[in-house]
Amino acid sequence: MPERADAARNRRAVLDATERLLAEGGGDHVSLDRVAALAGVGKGTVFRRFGSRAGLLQALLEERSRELREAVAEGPPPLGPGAPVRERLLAFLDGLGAIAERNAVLFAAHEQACAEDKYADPSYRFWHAHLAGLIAAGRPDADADFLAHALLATFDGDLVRHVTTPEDPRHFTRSVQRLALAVLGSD
Amino acid sequence: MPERADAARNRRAVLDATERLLAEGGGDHVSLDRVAALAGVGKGTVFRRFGSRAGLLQALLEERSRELREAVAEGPPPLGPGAPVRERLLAFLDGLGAIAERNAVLFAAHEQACAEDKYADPSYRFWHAHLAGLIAAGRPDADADFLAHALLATFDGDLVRHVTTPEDPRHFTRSVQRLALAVLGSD
DNA sequence: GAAGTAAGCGGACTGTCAGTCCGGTTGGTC
DNA sequence: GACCAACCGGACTGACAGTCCGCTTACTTC
Repeated sequence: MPERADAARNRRAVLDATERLLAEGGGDHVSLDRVAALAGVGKGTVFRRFGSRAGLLQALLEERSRELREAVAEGPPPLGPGAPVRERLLAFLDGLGAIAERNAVLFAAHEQACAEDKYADPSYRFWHAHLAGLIAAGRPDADADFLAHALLATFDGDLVRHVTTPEDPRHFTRSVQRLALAVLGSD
Repeated sequence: MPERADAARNRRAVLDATERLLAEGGGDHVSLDRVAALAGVGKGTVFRRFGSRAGLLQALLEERSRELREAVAEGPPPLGPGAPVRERLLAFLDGLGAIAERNAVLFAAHEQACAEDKYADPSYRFWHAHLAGLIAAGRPDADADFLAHALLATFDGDLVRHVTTPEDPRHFTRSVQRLALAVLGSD
């Protein structure tokens, strides 16, 4: 059974309102009262739809990264399967880095809201599994699981914001790519 | 003018109470109401002394890491000045890793409370400056500033908890050390 | 197009928290 | 022992996440 028309409309309105609040005032400016008011819906609607504050941010994040996820899973190389490990890793970090740079505030708010459940988050698990797979393929002797966590830890929203400037908006991505190459080793 | 006797007593009681609450119930179990109640003081006392929730956790963290900070700044090698970069880096990560492994819950709670001010925190700035200095000395061509942030990002309390098991309590530290060596390069 | 119904809706309500404030108390000093 | 500045406690505020339930409405069926 498809979503009812008013439900779909409200879903969109809530996501848009969240986005606007994030843009205009930082992560803790986004209270669910405010989101509901700006979206023109009741608070109950926000919770029925998204479950919690974390769920709302997660949904927004999922929307921003769906394209990358699909490209990684079944798109053409170098993002998708088939390219050499090194190219695929760089392409992936380029994609995820771009999302992080454009959505650093959202990343930060999401981390804050998820707290310790971060490692259970389906998006996180997907990125981690992909990274760990690439690292394991490139360096079978390494602790791919930990290294994947370490690389993802650099995507901390506050760190991204801290190193990103208007003059050099891709600085973060390039830095992470260099780090990843170092991890993979030069052989 | 030294601290008044009752003030010093209360300060100790509050820190101890915070520690006990952290141990028994995770980071969000530690509300300042509870801390005050368990310490047997009023809530106002906690705030006058520590300023905020973040300040309280910061003070506890500072207490746990003072020894390492002093050893790094002016102790004997390999922690203190004088040892070769590589040894000094490994010794430092060994020390900080040990603290993180023993205080993962505190680390996580502190990060949560600091939120975006994390990079202004004096402890963080000290560790970062030290790491960046070592990396710059070992690899003048690298982006030491970013790499230091990246290494410190792995000290995320939840990540430490996630990879630390009773069977292998130093797993985290060894992993970070290997990562640091990779960053420094094998030349 | 009318009637039935389940899904959806809103916003008042609850419990909890960080942080403030101020009248009363007490440790240190002379 | 008397004075006072520093300190104390806990009631108070404002804001928040999350719940609940009586009302409304979009779709279905005939």
